Amino acid sequence: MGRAPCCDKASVKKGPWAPEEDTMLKEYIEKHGTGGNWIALPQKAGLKRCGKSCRLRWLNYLRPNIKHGDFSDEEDRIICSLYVNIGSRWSIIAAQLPGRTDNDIKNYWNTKLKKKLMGLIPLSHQRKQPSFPSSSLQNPPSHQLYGEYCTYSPIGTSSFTGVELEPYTLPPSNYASTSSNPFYQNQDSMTSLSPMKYYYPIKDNMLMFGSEGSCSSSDGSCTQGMEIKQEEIGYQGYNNDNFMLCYSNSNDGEKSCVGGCYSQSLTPLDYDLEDIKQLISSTSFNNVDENKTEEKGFYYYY
DNA sequence: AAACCCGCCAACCGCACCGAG
DNA sequence: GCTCGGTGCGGTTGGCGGGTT
Repeated sequence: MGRAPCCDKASVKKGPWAPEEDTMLKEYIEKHGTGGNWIALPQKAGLKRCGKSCRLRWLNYLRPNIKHGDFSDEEDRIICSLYVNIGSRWSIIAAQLPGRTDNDIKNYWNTKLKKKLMGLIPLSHQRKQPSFPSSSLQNPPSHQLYGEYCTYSPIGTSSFTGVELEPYTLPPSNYASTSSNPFYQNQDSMTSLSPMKYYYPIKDNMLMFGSEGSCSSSDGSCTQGMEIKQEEIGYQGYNNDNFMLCYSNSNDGEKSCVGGCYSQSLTPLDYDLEDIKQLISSTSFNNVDENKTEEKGFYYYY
């Protein structure tokens, strides 16, 4: 037996909100607050709306200090950084961006930012030495744990069915104790990395990262293993302990990867936001010519 | 000018979580 | 410990408007 609906769908209005409805809702909440009961609110406010609909309207549109419109480069970086770390936890990401709603960010990601990032993927799949962000790193590029360079295979043009990542190597023994990089805060997860190659299978046009069916978290959010569509290959994704974001340098097309550890004992939210910003801002993330990168992405994928 | 296409975004839907009883 | 109702969240849908053919 399914759940009872939250409201009588036959008697509530659906679709776009009229200005009068907005006014009624806003005035009621400003006067009485939500009362902690959204289900009862529409009746009290004289609205023929579902309580959930009222809540959504308030949170996403009527609430004070809501920011709409263009996202700044800084906001882009924060979104990308957090997405790399925690996936599509939009409410958490929104919490880091004052005035932005989860719905806004989700829409922005799905319609614009994802495509922008897709455009960062290089035309060539030649292996190159990576260019490493330096400001937030205290180790040279030879330190393979932090950033691996990745190899791609053109999709659908050969029998190759996976993406090869370079083997992880253990960090220098003195590294963790001296690093301020948030990605290195959990030493245990680093040293447990096995020095082996990872071949991620392509299945149903999806690259599979982590063990298949590794969705073991209680909320089903699957943050430690994710599927990545081929067209989103710029995200090299997670294995069980690591994630990797690859991008190309907008100036010379050189590819770089940013990666790190992701452990159960250290949630992404433990990362200092400033550190995350610093990491992303040290990449060539910004200053992307969207028109050019779109073109590149198109050429590469089709 | 009309038809069609496509991107954007507000809103909906269903599921999971959580707390009260 | 279980049930139930309310809430929050993420995925998806569908209407609208602008651009293109």
